[in-house]
Amino acid sequence: MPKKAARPGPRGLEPEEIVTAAVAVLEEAGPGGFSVRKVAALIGCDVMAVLYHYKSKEGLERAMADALNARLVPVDPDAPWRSRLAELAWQYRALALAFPKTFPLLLRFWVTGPADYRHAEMVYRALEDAGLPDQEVVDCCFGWYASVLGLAAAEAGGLLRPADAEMLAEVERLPAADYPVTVRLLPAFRAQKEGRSFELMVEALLEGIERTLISAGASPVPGGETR
Amino acid sequence: MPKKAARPGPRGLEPEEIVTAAVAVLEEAGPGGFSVRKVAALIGCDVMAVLYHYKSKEGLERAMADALNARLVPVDPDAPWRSRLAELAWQYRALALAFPKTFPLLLRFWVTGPADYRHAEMVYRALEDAGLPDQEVVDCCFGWYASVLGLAAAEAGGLLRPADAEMLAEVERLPAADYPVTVRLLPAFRAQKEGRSFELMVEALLEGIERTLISAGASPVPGGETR
DNA sequence: CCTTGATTTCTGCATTGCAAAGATATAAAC
DNA sequence: GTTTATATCTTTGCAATGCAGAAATCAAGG
Repeated sequence: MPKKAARPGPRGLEPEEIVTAAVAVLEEAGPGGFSVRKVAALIGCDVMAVLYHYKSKEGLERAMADALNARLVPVDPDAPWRSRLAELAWQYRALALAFPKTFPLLLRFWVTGPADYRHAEMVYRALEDAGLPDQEVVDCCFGWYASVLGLAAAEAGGLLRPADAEMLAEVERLPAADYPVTVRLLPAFRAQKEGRSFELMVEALLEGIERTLISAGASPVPGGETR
Repeated sequence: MPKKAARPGPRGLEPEEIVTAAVAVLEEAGPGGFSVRKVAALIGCDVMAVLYHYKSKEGLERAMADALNARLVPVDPDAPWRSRLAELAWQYRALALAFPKTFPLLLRFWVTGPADYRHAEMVYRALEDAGLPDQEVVDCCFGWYASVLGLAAAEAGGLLRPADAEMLAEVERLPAADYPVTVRLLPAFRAQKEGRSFELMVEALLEGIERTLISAGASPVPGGETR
């Protein structure tokens, strides 16, 4: 006779509650320690209940990724295109810092779900307002996405944060003969400021996009640069 | 009585041979299907033999990442700084295309091992030759790495490749009212060319780095731009 | 010959993703 | 009100996994 601890049957288990718990588990246990069983344990249901809603572990992870970029708020379409793109980039960074372990999922499951199409549309619009010809708009958009996600993922991994003591010690141990520049830059490593790397690259990216397009002979739409 | 198929004891199992096999397994089975057991099976040894050399699965993966960027060839230090950086970037892209499943490991285990420091040194030198002040050299280097790795990882994941039929169909199904720009860009999606996105972004990045530095009032070293 | 250390194997265990089938509740059909 | 269908949840079970512990084998030095 089977025991009936918590009897089966519908009891109003919200799918949204599952992904919330899943994100919590992933953030706590890291990608290695993440398992569907732990998610189920956290919300107090059976494993197969969560596997019922999202077909597989990968399905759940996909939903988690969707949940992440659903948090992005649309940008003001009347702002200048550069500020629009910059704000989107900083939103990704904020996401990466808030959910460091979950963020890499965005890299794995890219264009999926309508949420992501909405944001791609914003990028297309911005690049169009910048005056890029159609072909370059799509090429540039994909590349921009990849770069920004890469930057944000690096922040999530702590790789853009100011050098910690361990890394400084490692650099100090490098033979100055083989790594002259690296060793000489040591003071600069110590003086690194939070977020400066990200800021600098986003600026460079936008500046580069603008210059590259101008050198290509294209002309921006009227008022596109200042609007 | 235990069976003795292949008797224990040293028999000259090269650690390098293990990582080679590991990369082969990862490329064949993907990140989900990758396991130490399969690696051991491929080279015909016991599981614990490979776990002996690299403490854990993660240790093995770290070694695999090292093996990957050990394939990068140093760039000519006399070339102009922009071509140096560009060539490094394209080398990463080539790596990503050759080992799509293994490449993401480079994102997880970043600055580790002397191989990576050697390449960081090259980037520092290039940015220095470009005339960047010390502080911006280190900030920029990290950001540049993150962007390029992000771009290359995107190539590895097939996200920068020309849109395939499935994605095109998906875009066609989008309501034109909500996604006007996306839908109008459909012809441009079809006309995407292999590697164009990567090329465009690397150009933009370099151009942006140069312009950002100039606007900051710094002056490049004599001949730094053309050498 | 004996010891020491490096290398490989054997065995076992806890954990994992997931398939198959049963149990339960809700809603619609009659 | 009863039946039927369907969505939701649990039970059970299995193959695969990462890894610890101990034993077996080999090479070299004393």
